[in-house]
Amino acid sequence: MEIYFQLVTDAEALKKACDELRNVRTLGFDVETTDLDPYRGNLRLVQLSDGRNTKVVDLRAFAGGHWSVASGQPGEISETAKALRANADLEPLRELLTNPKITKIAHNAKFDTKWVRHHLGCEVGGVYDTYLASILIAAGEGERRHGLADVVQFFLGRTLDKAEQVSDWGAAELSQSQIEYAAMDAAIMPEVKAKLDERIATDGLADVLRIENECVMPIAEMELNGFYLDTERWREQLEKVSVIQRRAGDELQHLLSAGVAQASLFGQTQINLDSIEQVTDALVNLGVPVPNSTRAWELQPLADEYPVVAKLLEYRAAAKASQSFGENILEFIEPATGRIHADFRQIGAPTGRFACSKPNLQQIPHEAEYRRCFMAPPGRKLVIADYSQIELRILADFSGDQNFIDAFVAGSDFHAATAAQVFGIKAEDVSADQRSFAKRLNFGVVYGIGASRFASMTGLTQRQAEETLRRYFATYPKMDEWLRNAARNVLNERSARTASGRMARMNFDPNDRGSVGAAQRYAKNMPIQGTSADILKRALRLLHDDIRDTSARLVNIVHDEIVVECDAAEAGSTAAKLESAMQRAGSEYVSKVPIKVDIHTADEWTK
DNA sequence: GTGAAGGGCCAC
DNA sequence: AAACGTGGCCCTTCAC
Repeated sequence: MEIYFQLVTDAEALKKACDELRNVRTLGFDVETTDLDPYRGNLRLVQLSDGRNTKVVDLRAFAGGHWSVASGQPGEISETAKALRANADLEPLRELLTNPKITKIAHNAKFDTKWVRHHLGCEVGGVYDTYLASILIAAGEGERRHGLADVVQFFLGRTLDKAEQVSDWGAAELSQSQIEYAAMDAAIMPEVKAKLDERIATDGLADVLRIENECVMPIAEMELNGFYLDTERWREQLEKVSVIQRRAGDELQHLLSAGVAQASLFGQTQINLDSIEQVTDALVNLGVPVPNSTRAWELQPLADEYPVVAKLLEYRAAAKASQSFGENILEFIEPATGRIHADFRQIGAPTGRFACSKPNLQQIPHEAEYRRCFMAPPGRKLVIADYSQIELRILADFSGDQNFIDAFVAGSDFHAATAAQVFGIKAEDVSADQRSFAKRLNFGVVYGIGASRFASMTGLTQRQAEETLRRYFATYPKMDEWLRNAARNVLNERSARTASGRMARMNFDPNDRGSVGAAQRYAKNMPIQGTSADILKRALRLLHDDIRDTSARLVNIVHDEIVVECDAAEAGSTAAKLESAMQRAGSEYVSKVPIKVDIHTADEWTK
């Protein structure tokens, strides 16, 4: 495919090039960089294309000689980025990129927008992400990949050569082949978008795609912002846990060695305490009736009778803490900022939930000892907000069950209110057990819990569990009906949807009861979990628009929680903006039940 | 050495 | 004994 492209290396040509593209509504957009990390490398090329006319801007020519190859320098902004941000000659380019009326089509736009935000100093307005669109269309089905070459192959039937992607983008002179490759990646985007849009329309995914596209910039900024972690505090906590792990490990070693073969008593054979096989063997030799697995919930009942089991559980907890939440997390602190810049995958699950890695900031233990290490730097505050029982409110809204809705309106203690309804008593007469049953049912019901699982988690007999479930669903008949409908409809439709239209396709074998059951539980859960994700993403965009030009910065999200850092003096106004954004987003999808946002301001990421 | 699978466990 | 949904990370084990 022949394309026309122009390499832009001076201010005059840039102004002219941007003028040519200014009246176009959609532009293919791509960047080439010397690194994957915007804090470590340089932004070399920005490519914009209307499909026929492609401009390749060489930013090395605009850096005023500040093209440092050094990376990882302390200090947030590299000399090269500083020079580019300060260069007024780049204003026409920034205007094009910022203009929300001109849609920028990029593949995995989070990457490109991060580089533009950090190195050119502006946000990208009007994002269309072909990567996210492709994932929405696939809807979790199959093993399809979503790289640009894969998407081009699948939707256009053409082969895209990505060989130059990993070439040297820092070189003084770029090769013709590199520039052609760069131009092609931008030039092809309008065509890819056109094909994707056809499927988006027929699959009814336009609304959810808009939510996703509008969420890209907030997430890009969040990753650039990073979350501040107090290294000293983290190390102190790690030291405490390590001491416990060592002591428990020594004691466990001693207890277990009583069960190994005679020879090892003299041979000082060490049991690998992290080896399930070795530990299980030793426990069996000690006469412990080891269940099929050695998971904590299986071993717990044996802990009273067998001190070695109690010690194993103690060791496991400390090992998990020091291994998963230890020194390794400190290695993710970026030297340039002193902060943790985790990787958030915007559609991490087919339900629409985010996934987070390197490190996963969504699985930091809830205990204050860990959370309090994540904090606001001096002069700053954290504003922490989460949706209260958002999934249950969504279920109440979807089903329209009046009793369930009333429980939300009734009082401050939702679980006590449901217990009162289920057991037909006054709220003040609800026993601790009854409240506990109601609470566990409230949580379990959105996952499609069954009687046997409920029995085992509560200690009720199978019969009692069945009776309690029956009472629960009799109290909330329309909720029962909604869940049954979800389970029935999936058999024909083989997909489920959220309030925004987000879709999850399902493959199951109708002759395999296990796979049908799994699909039916998923069909109950996905619309609820996924609508919660829709709402959070919508809130992130509203928040993004409301805190622009303030000191507030998004620093973390955990499914139904948003953490914002801001100047101490702006904590009050930031909290108001955050709460309002979350409320409005919730109200867009939930109307029959009030949306409740719990919000507070603190120095540390704690309750 | 590397990578996948399995078991286990952290979050919501 | 996991038929309660979604993830990621750590360790061991085992194959290549």
